[in-house]
Amino acid sequence: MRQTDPDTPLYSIGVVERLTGLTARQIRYYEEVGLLEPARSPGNHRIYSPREVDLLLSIKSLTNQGFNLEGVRVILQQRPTGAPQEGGEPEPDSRSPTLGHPRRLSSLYPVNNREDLQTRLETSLRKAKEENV
DNA sequence: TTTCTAACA
DNA sequence: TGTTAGAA
Repeated sequence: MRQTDPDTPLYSIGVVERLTGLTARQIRYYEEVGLLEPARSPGNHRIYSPREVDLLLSIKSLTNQGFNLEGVRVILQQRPTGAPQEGGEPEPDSRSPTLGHPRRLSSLYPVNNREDLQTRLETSLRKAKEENV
């Protein structure tokens, strides 16, 4: 009965502010630069789905690690959120969050240690995910 | 009260 | 990014 669909729009921007620790200004700005596109209520208010909250947490994690929004965009394009990929994939390990394949983003990475970066990102994402449950 | 858009510091 | 103005 409980709605578990991660794509169902459920939260107002105010709720998302508390859930993510981001300001409404930041949340709207990330939308402006094309990082996400939340649903809208009849009154034009933004409504965020659990998946978008998760995405926002990923963005927060990445920016906190020194990525600018352009870098965040590139990374998220490689692997958005754990969205169900069309094609009929059974679902191996929905555990693995975002960043799965580091690539040659030399100038985008503020550090040389990609593995460490990836590890830190996955750790924070896993935590956020567990808390979100 | 909360959120929206637009715009300025 | 913060913050404000005026409108839903």
